[in-house]
Amino acid sequence: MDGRSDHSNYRADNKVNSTQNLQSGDRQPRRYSSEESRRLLIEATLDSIVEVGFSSTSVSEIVTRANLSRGMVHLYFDNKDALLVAAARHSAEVYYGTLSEQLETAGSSPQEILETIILGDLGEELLNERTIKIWFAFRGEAHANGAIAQYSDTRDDYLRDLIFKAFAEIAAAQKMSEPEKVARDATHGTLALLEGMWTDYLLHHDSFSRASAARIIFRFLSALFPRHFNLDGASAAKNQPCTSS
Amino acid sequence: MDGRSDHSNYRADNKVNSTQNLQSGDRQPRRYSSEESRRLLIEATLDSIVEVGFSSTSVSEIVTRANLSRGMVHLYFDNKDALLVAAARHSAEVYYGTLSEQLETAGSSPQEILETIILGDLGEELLNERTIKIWFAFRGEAHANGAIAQYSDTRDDYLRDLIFKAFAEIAAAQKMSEPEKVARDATHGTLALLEGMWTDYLLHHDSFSRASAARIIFRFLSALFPRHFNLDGASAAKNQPCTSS
DNA sequence: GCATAAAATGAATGCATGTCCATAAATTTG
DNA sequence: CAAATTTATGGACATGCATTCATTTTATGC
Repeated sequence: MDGRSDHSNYRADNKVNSTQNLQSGDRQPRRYSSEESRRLLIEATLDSIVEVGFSSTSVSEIVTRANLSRGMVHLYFDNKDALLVAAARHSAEVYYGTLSEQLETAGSSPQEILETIILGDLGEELLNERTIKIWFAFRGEAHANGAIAQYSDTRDDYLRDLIFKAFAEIAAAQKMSEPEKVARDATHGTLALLEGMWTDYLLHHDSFSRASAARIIFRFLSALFPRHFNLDGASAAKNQPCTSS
Repeated sequence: MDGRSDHSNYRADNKVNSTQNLQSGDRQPRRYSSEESRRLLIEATLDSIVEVGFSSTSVSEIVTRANLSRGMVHLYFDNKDALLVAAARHSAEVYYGTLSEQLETAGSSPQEILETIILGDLGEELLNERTIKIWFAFRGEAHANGAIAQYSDTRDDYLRDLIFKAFAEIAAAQKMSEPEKVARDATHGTLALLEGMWTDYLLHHDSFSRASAARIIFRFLSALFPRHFNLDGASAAKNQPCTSS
């Protein structure tokens, strides 16, 4: 009838009928799961941001990468912007999820908590070529899109509080004057150092070294809290008891 | 003849004839200086990035803000991309120009140099709502545009070297073991702290305090070099002679 | 004050974009 | 197995985009 009857051709050429078994590896099989399509679109969005940049990430780019049709974006998201926000949100969730996992298997001393956060934040899983591009792409657009801004901060109140409590305990044990002020500054400074290392990774990717970044942070911390840190991290926690009691 | 004869209408309504004296303040007068038009386009580009974001910065946005016609962009720049690169370059030049000025009027002791850089980098002139949006917008696009990447780093080799030499002198005066290594780490750490404070300003603009940011950096530095820094900066340089001789 | 060059204009072009929607296939339900 | 529902498609549309260029205005040289 109309020129659209080649839908079925396309389907026959490129897709198979069942979710379970796919044959022609050319394209992905039909999915028939809205959750999976949503995830595919989000992943394709992030892929596009990584490979061609935020401003070249169009709906066409996204659906091509996801091997889906144009309409899908507006079937699962209100509009392109909502998809971008969902992608930002997804990235933030992955970041916190991964860090939380790592914290669960870590020790509970303040030094070990801090070491886990620092090494985790600088580790391959959270800081790599893909994630750094995504984070900075979103941050670059954050001020023009409030919803994205909400998810473009990796250092939220929960994490900040965790770090502060750890430093507060250490500062108290070290019997410093104004331990709370010291802990507050140490928290702010450590987060700034981590952010700075991320920026360094973005801008000087070739010369960046995770080991150096960690050593530098621990050097600053061991200068502030000599009895609790050394250049290799929170080794004081392992070698000697450090709580004041 | 053709519909274009209303050029003169537009001119008569909105412009005046002389470069020297403008009368109707409605629009800018004709300029007749290519340099000035270039600058206007660059400034308009930066304005647009600040106000509507990088991905909404179109040629139309730019020429409207500059009160120039569409064709001007391609008269003075090869294309839109070249204009964006020129804008990034301009921003970098302003950053270094301002910092260099401040360094010229500063003292020459290593502490004073470091204090000048730190306070300058965190000062209103270099770090404000406009500049932070511009820097992060460019950084967000940097990985998709090599030419922009070139100008999106505020911490280049010259500045890094200046900081390193200052720390090396301090470390030597303090007779530390491995003074060069310490100086290298202090340089990297200080730059990371500054970058982190910029990120903090971007993401938590409301709660950001320049004084706190500076105090935190000096707290870290005074822990590393207790004889040369205190919480207010490099006051050791003013109160007591600090060179080892 | 005329000729020439420089500066500036904005309509026109073609292409890419985000969104919509009529259609169709796959799956589930009754 | 038919009806209803869910999942998926891609052509069509209006809009906006970067870019081009014939034309006009202003400035400069002679």
